Amino acid sequence: MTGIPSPPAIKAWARLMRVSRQLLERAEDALKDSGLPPLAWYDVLHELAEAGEGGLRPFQLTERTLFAQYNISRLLARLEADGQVEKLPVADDGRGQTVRVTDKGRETRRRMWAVYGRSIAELVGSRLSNDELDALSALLGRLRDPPALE
Amino acid sequence: MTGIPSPPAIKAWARLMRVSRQLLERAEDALKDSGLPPLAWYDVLHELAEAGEGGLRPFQLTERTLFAQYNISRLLARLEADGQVEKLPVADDGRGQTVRVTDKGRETRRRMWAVYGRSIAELVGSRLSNDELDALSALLGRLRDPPALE
DNA sequence: TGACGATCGATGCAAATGCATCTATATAGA
DNA sequence: TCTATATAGATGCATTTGCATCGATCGTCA
Repeated sequence: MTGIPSPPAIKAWARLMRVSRQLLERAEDALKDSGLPPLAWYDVLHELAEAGEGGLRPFQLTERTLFAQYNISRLLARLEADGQVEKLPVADDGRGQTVRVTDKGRETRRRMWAVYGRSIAELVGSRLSNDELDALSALLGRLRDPPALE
Repeated sequence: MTGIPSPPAIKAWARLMRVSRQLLERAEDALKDSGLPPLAWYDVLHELAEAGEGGLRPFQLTERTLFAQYNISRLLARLEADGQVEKLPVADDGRGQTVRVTDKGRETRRRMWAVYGRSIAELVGSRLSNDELDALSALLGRLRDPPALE
């Protein structure tokens, strides 16, 4: 019987939505002001950089980034057109392809991080102590699906 | 010297962005599955309902909802076309207008809340205690601009 | 092997968003 | 009062998102 949310639940929800939107917008603005691509590019380049030489399949990016499949498809097309990633056929699955970040893509990610990291530091790092940040992470982790263990 | 974010800051940021996106998507999906309009409609109808008979000026909605000005302009056009709100000329400012929710709009909001509220209850209310929800709200409040006092 | 449902990724079309700019009115200052 | 600047809200155009669906390949099971 969780039909009607409690006042604390409503308040937490409202703040979560509002604060996350506001911070996201600021981080995007900072990138724009520096003439850099949007955060979505960073997310993909980051995942691909972590994946290393092996690269990732588009459907793996879909899982990891929470972008819709058609969104990843088009985002990759844009990234490829811009030389940030390359697509390789994959041997054992004729439907698929492997996406790998290029040197240019790595460089883009590096330059984005210089700005994005600063935003994170300013927007959250400077406002809460490390203990508070950990507490926040833990609470948010419990809202995930599936919930984080920790 | 807040140039480089600390690991706890990065983790909190990542969770905040990821969790909020995931929860938002679920709430949107629930509305869609019930054949109801998107959350943006709810946000506007909610603000207008709270404002009462006096209604609100579009620029006030822009401030309260965090939607961009052009977005509010078009959202109101859609809402008006659908009979959810009405626009009235405002006496002392020839540029502006006052927007008021209609009965139909109030009814739409009510039906949306039945679904939206249930999502909130399930997605956050059932996962954290009230004390934890309050703690979460307080931490998020400190990330706002300007930070919440409490 | 052959048929069939599932999965991978792309895409046509409609709707929404972002950006720049426009018109109209209001306000401040010479 | 006349002019310059600021503010309210709308809109043309390009980009992005959402939705449905498609073509192609894979895996399974008879």
